[in-house]
Amino acid sequence: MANTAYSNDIARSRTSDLYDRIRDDIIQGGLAPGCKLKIDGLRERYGAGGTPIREALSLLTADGLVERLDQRGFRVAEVSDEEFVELLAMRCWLEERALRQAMHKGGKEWEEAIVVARYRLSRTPRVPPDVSQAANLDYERCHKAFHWSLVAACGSNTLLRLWSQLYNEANRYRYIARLSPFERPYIADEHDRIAEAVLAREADRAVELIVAHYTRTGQLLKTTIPAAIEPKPAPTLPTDEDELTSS
Amino acid sequence: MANTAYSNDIARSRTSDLYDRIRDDIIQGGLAPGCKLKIDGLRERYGAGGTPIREALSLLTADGLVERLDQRGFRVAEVSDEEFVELLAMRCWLEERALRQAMHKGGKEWEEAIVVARYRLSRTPRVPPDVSQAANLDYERCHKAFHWSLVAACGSNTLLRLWSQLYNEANRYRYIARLSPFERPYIADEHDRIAEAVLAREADRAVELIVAHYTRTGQLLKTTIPAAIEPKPAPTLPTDEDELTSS
DNA sequence: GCAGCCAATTATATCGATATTTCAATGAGG
DNA sequence: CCTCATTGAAATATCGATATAATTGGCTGC
Repeated sequence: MANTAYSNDIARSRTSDLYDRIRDDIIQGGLAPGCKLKIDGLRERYGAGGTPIREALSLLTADGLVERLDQRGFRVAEVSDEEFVELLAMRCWLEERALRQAMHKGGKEWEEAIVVARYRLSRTPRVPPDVSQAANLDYERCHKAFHWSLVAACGSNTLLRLWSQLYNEANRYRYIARLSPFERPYIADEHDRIAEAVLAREADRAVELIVAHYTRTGQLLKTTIPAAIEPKPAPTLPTDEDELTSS
Repeated sequence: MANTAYSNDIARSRTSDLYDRIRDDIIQGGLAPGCKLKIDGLRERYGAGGTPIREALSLLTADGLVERLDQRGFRVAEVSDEEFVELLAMRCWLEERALRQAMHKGGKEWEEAIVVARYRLSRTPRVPPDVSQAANLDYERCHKAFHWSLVAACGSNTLLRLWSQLYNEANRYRYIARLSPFERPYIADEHDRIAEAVLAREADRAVELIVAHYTRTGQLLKTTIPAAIEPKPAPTLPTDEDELTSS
């Protein structure tokens, strides 16, 4: 699904381009949860025809970022406290299995891929999206690539597919909570220690570390999310300028 | 995702209609694995414009039934022995968790829903798709509803979503292998015993039974699939009438 | 005053036509 | 004889226009 990794192939279709842009806008909060996605509004916003926009939105339903209501258009998927908790639990569970299998089956190339991914991550500064969106996307790419590299050798494409799905969905919550880099200053160390445990094939420790890694982020989010998602009942502005209207 | 359950709401869009029809055609083998899905061909076949077809295909990528190649159109997703094995393993694993949680959290309504689903399943005859497609779809609906009812109370929508995804994908293999009802004559008994174990809250036994249930189908498939998917390297006809061509 | 219906408006969904890209066959050059 | 560029044909991707459905606001009748 979400083909985050590839980027520089020539001749990308409008649809794929829109898919990426809209996805990023949803994840980063440019399009708020629950927001109605009017086709005309999007056409103006992204400068494209209705067909590729619809197609991109259809693809995004697969990632759980967009909801499609028959004859009633599209809207940005809602977020909720409970869903995040579920997501987190599910991810920990999948991760454990994937990681153990990868450590069991992984060979030299796997190890080396981890080393590379970890190096790249360490060399890519973490930049808040409102400072530089491009730089932030760079970091995100490296971050996902690193975590992916750990489980890549698990031997089951099916498992990896689900893993990736949940990664993306959980990722969105990070942005919604607007976690700044300062709230996790030692995150690079955590990554390093995880990588070391994995490379040393210390399965129990690796699992423990990575679950703690996820959970710690989760704790931060749980305290931050309510503030970010509750304001909905009380509409901020009397004018409906928070929906994506065309004129 | 795959909204199998609903069917008789008024005012369905062309896209949703096509989604269902194409999905059924892929699952039931009317559109062979790997088959190129030319838009013009589909337009003629289903009598619809290109836009809703594209949209339906985009939605189907979420179910893993269709593959989208940028600038190169759509094709029916391939099937493989390995993928099926992965799928099966993954499903057993998810099922165990879902089932245990459901048995832990489920209340009276959950139990009663199982009883109803089981009754409906027992009253719906299993009909091969080539005898009556409609009757077969009825059975499929009941079958999924029954299995769904067992895990429905697991408390995690995320888990249920993944469960449903994998159910649909695995389902496809049943059709590919063309398992006839005769090869599993006692399947109704299996369902009954599973339901009983679940309702009696005997977790270990329930898990054992349902995993055996899945695995037994899997065994049958593994012996049948190779015959069904191998013929590809040797094209049956010199004319390319096996692809979906327009003229 | 309020429920329910109708018309005008808005937005969605769909079509047919066109621009772009890929694919396949052909021919020139090494 | 094989490799690589070229060109014509086929298919994809996209646009603008239109049909169709949902929604809003006002109006009538109780």
